[in-house]
Amino acid sequence: MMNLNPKQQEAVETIEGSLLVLAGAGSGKTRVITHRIVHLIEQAGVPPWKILAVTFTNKAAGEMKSRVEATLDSELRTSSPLISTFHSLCVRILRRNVESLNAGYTRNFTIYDQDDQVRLVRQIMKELDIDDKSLTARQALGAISSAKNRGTLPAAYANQGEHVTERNERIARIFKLYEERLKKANAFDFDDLLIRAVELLRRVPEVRQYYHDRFRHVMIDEFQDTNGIQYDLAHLIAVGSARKDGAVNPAGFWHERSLCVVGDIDQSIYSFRGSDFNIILGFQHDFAGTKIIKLEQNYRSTQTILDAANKIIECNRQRLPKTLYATEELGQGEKIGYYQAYDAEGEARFVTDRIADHQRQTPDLRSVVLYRTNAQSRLFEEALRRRGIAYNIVGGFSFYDRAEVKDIIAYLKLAMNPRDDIAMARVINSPPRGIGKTTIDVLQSKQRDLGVSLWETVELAVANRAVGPRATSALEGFTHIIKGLGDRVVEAQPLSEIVRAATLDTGYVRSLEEEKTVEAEGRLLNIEELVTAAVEAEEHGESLQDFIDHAALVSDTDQYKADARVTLMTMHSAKGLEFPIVFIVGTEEGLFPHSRALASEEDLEEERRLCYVAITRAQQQLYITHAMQRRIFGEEDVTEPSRFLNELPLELMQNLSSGPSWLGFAERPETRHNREAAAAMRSESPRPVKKTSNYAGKTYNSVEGVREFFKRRSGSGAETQPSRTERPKSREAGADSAASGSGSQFRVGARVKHEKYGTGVVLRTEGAGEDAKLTISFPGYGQKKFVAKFVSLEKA
DNA sequence: TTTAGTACACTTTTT
DNA sequence: GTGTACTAAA
Repeated sequence: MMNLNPKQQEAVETIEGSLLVLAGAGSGKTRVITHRIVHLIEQAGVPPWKILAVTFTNKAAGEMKSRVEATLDSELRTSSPLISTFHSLCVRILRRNVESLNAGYTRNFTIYDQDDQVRLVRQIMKELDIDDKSLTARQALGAISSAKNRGTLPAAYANQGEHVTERNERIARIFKLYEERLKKANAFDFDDLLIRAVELLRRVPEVRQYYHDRFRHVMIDEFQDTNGIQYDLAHLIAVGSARKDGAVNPAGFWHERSLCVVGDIDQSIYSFRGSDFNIILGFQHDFAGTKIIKLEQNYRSTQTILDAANKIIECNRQRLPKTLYATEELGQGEKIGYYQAYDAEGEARFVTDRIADHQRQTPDLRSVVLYRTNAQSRLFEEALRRRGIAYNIVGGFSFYDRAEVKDIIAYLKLAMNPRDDIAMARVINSPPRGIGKTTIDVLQSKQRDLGVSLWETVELAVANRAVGPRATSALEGFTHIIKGLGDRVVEAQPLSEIVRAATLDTGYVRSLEEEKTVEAEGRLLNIEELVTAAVEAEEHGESLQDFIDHAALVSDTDQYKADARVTLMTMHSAKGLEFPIVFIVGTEEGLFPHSRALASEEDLEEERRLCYVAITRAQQQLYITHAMQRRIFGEEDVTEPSRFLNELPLELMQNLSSGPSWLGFAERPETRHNREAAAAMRSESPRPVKKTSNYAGKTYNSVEGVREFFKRRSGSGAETQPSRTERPKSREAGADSAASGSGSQFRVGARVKHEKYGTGVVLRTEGAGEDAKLTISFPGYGQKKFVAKFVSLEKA
């Protein structure tokens, strides 16, 4: 590890008082935090357990933990600093002390993840007879979550704002029941974990004092992403009082005590989740005498990449001026590769080709594909798989999201906490055991009358023979299974034993085995994997409770494998990571920036910050791509290039697109240069990177290319229509001039002028000669179709 | 009660 | 394109 620069050093050695480190991307932020922890322990003699470092993701926490462990002198490792996410910290606090809240929760509470929350809201909406398209469970949940984070109570919800709308009134009703149900189920949702922990620290002085006394040194990473409640929590621990009690700064307060927050406003990308970068802006006012250290020296990226990042972020108004400086030795670096694809498939093909290229050159160079939405991953996965390139995907469906895994976890949750209605509803009839819709309806209406948990309702129903004999015996069978699992828990059987029992005693595995389908096979494998995970957790000394908590709190980003050579993930997940090669894909208006962010300036700036985060992940080479058309919801849509492309200086980019492309390359003097450069790169391989590559020639010369060409000639349909990005194929096939019978000006990719619609780009040609059908995209008018002989077009 | 088949709604981003 | 929710038939 290289030495610390003076500013980093200062941050490491400031171990008393409040400290705000404004750390630009790649400025060695994690290094500063880890060194600071090690410094506290080794130089200042602080016992490790008095140190608390909070991060946002398990991934970041894990990374920090292992770095500290690696750096720390093993003799001093008598205890460990607590390095944890906000959520895990809260679970820890609550598991220890919920009962002193006297709010009816017990320490074996369950955590409802998003899926559980949606199920609960759906159930409530059904009960309240709220069933129309204008309010989905997800929307209601979103409204409830943000209300909870603002501290709004259900009773106050309908009255907020100017007037009571019907929608708000309905949400308020759902909200009220939702909170009641959670409490009855002895369950916390993600928001509750924070809210209740804060409430606990606020209301119970002994508990607050315990944590305040224990954690003399508190550090918070990614501080720009904290929300009000998280800040409250940190404040309660670090200061020992609630935030609104005013600034506490009695003399000597900071003796052997510190609060160090690290963040970067330009990387604030979670405001949709309630994070508020005004907190970081207000920090120095909340804590008089705060020392501020700015880290602007970037150790990660080339000058070109940093120039691009700086230029993009300068377009934002809401920020503090900051410029990243590259280190000398990394130099200017390669230009940013720009590629305009015809469609999303072409984009994926380009990226895959490039990756193959880089891998041939330098096998262990890591690359990452960054997209805005998880849905974009599919095409890249397919393209990579076709090419036989191994990849690691982060996000989307995580292991713990799989139905079978959740089912087994639900059995375990139920064994721990029979009041967990959602878990119960989930598994009461899976595998099918004869407890069908009718029975469940009866049970639920009974439950409503009784006002008890589903579990108790079932016990009563069985005792009173309230349902038919078949259903009764089925219900008895079910409760017997759960009780059996509960007994194992009480007997403190080994974790792996209990998990195994949850897969076997419940009949889950048997039922899957009987299915004898490919899907069932896959599910069985997942269940096996879950058991393996339990065995491992047991070896780490985890309890069943830990194991279940883990399943609820792991995030998708935790699947990130640092050594994977190719990684696919969202730009959000990429925060905090770095890669030699980065592809930013799908830079199209409506996708990135996302359509949901176009309405307000603030949201747009957040998208821009996301762009900044994405760019600054790159160490050596950055590629930015977009497609001219893309399927959205299965519908083909013509796209418009992202405004962010316009904000990048052209001189930093090189055009790798095959034909004329958007981005003003066509209009600017350097166009020819760029285009020639691109062409030269393909055929002559002037750059060393291309030398050993057969990508440009051979691949496109292949039989497939020729076949592709003939397919197009026969006009067999849109999906076989090669894009202009594929034109090298036809060119290599020596058939360029014959490619389109309707004349060269109507080739795909040609720019044409229409008297009414102005200048457009030919997207697609079908058929040949004067009967050819042309699909042309006109900015501002969208996609238009013409028959060649009926339209007058000029070459533009 | 279960299952198979079809309509449908859906996509930001995550602890 | 895809996963889920509802409906009709076994």
